[in-house]
Amino acid sequence: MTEININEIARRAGVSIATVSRALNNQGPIKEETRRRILQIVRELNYTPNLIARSLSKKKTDTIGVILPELVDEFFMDIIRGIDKEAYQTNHYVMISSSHSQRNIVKTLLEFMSSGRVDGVILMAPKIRQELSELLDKSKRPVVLLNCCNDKENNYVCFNIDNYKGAFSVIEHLIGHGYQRIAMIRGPEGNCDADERFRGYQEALKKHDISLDNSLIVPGEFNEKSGYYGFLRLMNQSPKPEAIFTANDMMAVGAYEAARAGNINIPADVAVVGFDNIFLSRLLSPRLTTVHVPIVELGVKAMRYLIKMIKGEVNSEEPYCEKLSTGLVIGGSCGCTNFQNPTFF
Amino acid sequence: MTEININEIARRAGVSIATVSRALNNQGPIKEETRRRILQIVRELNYTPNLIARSLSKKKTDTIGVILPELVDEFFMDIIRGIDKEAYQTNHYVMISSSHSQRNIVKTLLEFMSSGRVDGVILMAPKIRQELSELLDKSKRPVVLLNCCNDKENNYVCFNIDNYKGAFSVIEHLIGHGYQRIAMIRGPEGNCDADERFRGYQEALKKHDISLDNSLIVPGEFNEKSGYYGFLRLMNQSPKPEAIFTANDMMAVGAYEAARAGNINIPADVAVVGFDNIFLSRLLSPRLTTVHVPIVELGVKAMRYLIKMIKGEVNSEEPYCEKLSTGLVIGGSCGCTNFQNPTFF
DNA sequence: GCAAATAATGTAAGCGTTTACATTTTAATT
DNA sequence: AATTAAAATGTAAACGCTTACATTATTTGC
Repeated sequence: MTEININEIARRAGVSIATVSRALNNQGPIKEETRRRILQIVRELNYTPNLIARSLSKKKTDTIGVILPELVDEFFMDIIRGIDKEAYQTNHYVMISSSHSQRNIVKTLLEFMSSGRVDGVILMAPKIRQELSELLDKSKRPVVLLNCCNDKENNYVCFNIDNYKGAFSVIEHLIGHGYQRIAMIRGPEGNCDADERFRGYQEALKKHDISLDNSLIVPGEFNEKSGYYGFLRLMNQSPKPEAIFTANDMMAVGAYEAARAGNINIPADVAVVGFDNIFLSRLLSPRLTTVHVPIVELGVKAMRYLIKMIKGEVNSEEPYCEKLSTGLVIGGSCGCTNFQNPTFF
Repeated sequence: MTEININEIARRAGVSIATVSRALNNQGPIKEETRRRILQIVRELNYTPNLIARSLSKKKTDTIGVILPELVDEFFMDIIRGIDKEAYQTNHYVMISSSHSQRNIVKTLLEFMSSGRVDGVILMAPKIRQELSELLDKSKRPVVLLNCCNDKENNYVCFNIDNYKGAFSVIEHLIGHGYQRIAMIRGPEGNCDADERFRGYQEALKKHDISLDNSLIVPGEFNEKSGYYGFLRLMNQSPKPEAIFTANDMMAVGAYEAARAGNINIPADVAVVGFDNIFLSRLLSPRLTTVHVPIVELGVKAMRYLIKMIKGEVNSEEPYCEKLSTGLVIGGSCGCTNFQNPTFF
């Protein structure tokens, strides 16, 4: 059985392919009766227009490419969910890819961009900085950047989490508790999320006239292990910190483990706060005080804006930057007592 | 600046487009010198062939569609990661979509299938049963099913987790501990994973001559809440169960919460085991004994087989079913004492 | 009942490739 | 040097749609 196409439909309906196309796309003048007859045949034969051919003809694929550094964690799943959500509502397809080794991001991106397979790209590439501008500048299709606090970020379209303010506010919260010796376990140097969170930490202390103490700042890698060892290191020095800000929740988890192992009580002996509001942060005991980041929303907004760019509703050449605001999630780990427990209780 | 295409390259190189095509695809006879000259121009102009046009011509998109019920959790992220991994290595694109409300899966699937946008589909649809066969039978492109223990599953190509054996073995492990009153908090009725896990539970008990006690079987929904209330319900009856098998780890988390709230000690008062080996299961205290399911591998294998189908290396019409085997992960929640702690310690 | 306006349909080019086949160029053989 | 085989290149159709423009059918106003 040979694949059925628009010619076949036209033949059977006794009309030209132009008329079939009009019936299918429901646009252009067409007699109601003809339309019905054609659609009837379409239904009978279970025909679907070939979208590749349509794309070629229209020079529009209704597909957007998504390039993420990794495909792991709730975090990236949430981004994808946001994008998919918006895509679904606007009838778009989503092509997804991890950039695997960072080198290949270049190749992947360029292919995506130039091959005509997608109308636009949502790109998250926390590490590539120099190459990025180069790629972006020669790109023919619109690109929306995610969480890219590049020096030149203002030259592009970019949606960020407001890491700075989030960190600032959670530190202020700690200060509100009366803590003075507030430590931080940092994220990876050069990672922009990490840098911004650190900056928020610094500025909050500065604002409240607490001088920065380098012994209270230890490096980390955004994973449990760093949290574990960072916590140990901080708690083994004296004077000990009164509170610890881990640059993400995963490190807070490690800190909890270390605390449990060392019989250290959170928050009695030391307060701990995180960042990200990952699912399991609310399962820790005591529930972790952390900063909620609207990841799904980030995906939605990026997608929404990209579509506008594609449609020409906004000027793709014009830089646009939006920082989505975070929210403080109060648990017991900071010393608060009447925090909200998980919702289903 | 007008988009540059193969004609332009041909013009500049002073050859025909056929020759350019040959140079680009590196196939067919072509003089080395000509090839180099053409590729040089290609590089200079930063030209990439239009893949849509290529797809139309070749009737092959090198894209596969992935339809998942939801885009949430490590679970689905892991599937996607597996698929992406394999796709990357075989130079394929991945188009992803959640089926959102179950109704729409039909539409989405059909579009994907018939529109020529993808060469094949990986589909996970735990609920649709009747409609499925219908869709699959009329589908023109190969489909690989994921975790679909349809009655008629043997008529299709399908990759599963071996839920039955996994459940069977974890129950046997509990029996090995000497427990006799082993309860289960089930997953949703009709969900095939849930059904199979339940079957494993039943059969393991039967094998060891432990009669089924309906008061020890409570329904659940694969979420924390069910685990919480299921646990309460089981522990409030008498005689209490000695061990509880929650059909997934999420419910075990709920059970832990309930235990903590009710001051019930795991495993002293009651043993708990789960299923899935989700990330946070190893963070519970005591670490949860659970069943590891090779999700990433599931994605990889499904993808690998689908590609074979597309290439015609295997007969797509021929049913093929593979069950990936699970592994027991021993924590302290079952009563074991010398289990392995998280790796980074 | 006729011209003009409008609606419905058809024709054919174009989207950017690949590829079977035809033609021309080059190399090999005698 | 002529003949033949092989290699390189070119031509044009095909892939399945959309759409500008041309044509034909229908309606409208008088």
